[in-house]
Amino acid sequence: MSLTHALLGLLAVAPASGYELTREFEHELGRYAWQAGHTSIYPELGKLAGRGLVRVMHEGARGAKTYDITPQGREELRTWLLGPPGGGTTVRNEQVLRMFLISALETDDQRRLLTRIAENTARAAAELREVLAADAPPDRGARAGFGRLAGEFGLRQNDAVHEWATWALDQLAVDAEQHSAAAY
Amino acid sequence: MSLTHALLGLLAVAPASGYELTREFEHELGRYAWQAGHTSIYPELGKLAGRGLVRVMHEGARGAKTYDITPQGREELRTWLLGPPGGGTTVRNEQVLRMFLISALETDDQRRLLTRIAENTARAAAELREVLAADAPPDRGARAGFGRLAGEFGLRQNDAVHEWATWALDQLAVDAEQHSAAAY
DNA sequence: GTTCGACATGTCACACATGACAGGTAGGGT
DNA sequence: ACCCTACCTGTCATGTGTGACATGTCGAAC
Repeated sequence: MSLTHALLGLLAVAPASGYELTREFEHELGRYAWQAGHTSIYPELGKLAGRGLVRVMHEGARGAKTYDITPQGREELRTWLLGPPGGGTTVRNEQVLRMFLISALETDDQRRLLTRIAENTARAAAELREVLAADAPPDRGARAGFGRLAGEFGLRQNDAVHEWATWALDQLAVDAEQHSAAAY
Repeated sequence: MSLTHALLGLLAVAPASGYELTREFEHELGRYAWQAGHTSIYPELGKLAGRGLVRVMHEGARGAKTYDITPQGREELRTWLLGPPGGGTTVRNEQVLRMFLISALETDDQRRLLTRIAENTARAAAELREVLAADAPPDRGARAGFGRLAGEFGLRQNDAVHEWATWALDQLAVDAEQHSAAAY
């Protein structure tokens, strides 16, 4: 399961509590790569501890448990990351699905939806550019490096979708032209 | 559920059998947007028929049932596509997860994985460029328009990831330089 | 005439994810 | 003293997705 490796990956960078891990999934990680709520994270941490891939490093205030990756956990993570990408590579993205289904709409609706997508991606890209420009940012914990990698990915991702939407809008315009020309 | 709308979207473009729909998910649709196997598609078609969103248009050889979208189905699809993108927008992509976790690896492994990603995306992009260049392609059924939209998306997607991987490799090189400079 | 691959549909046990529910603590403001 | 917010962990019913299994047809090659 991928959640297993997502958690191992986060813990490999720095120890964290279940709560902190849950927060990580609310940012770029959950937005572009893999979603998870605390209701799957807590039980999964328990299972990982049972398998000896992580361990409870410290129990703090408010019942907080800080988890740490073990050498076996690191090994498992490395194997998975460097292993064959072949396997049952899960892909599931509702936004992208919407984009693919655009051709099922009438032309007006297509234009409307594509315009919205173009605007949203432009805004998201601008925001990311701002965050990234504030270089060596106010350090979102020990995961600053992680955040930068993710931010740069998100930026390119949004730019790519923006360009795609713009291209699709152009196509619509071209088609409309040809249509009215054919009316002669 | 998104599978519901994926099926409605496909049927909105042209009627198809469960088997044909299953095949659609093996191409760009399943690769970039939403995965599904026949074991979820067949039951879902049954449910959709029960809700009156699709209907069996024709029963052919080998027990094949051709499904067609109904007006209610079209309406449901439109509502979903144009509706608020807010809801529980599912995101789940194992490949992207791997990329986000790269910082959990040692430098050598990072370089190895990034290089592989750069190569893979370059190859995928080249293949797509070839397919798209053969314009008005040998018509993958009535879904040619669908395929083009998806192909252009895939192309930009792969280019974006390629650029990201290249950037990340550059960063690694820069870091290594600074490190050796600091050794003085 | 048989074998093989593509066509075509389906069930079921099991694993996984989500949302609703539940309970409790520490710190800061008023 | 009280309240509110953020912190922090957990369970459970319900819905969804996956892989293994099961079944049968049609056409083409051998």
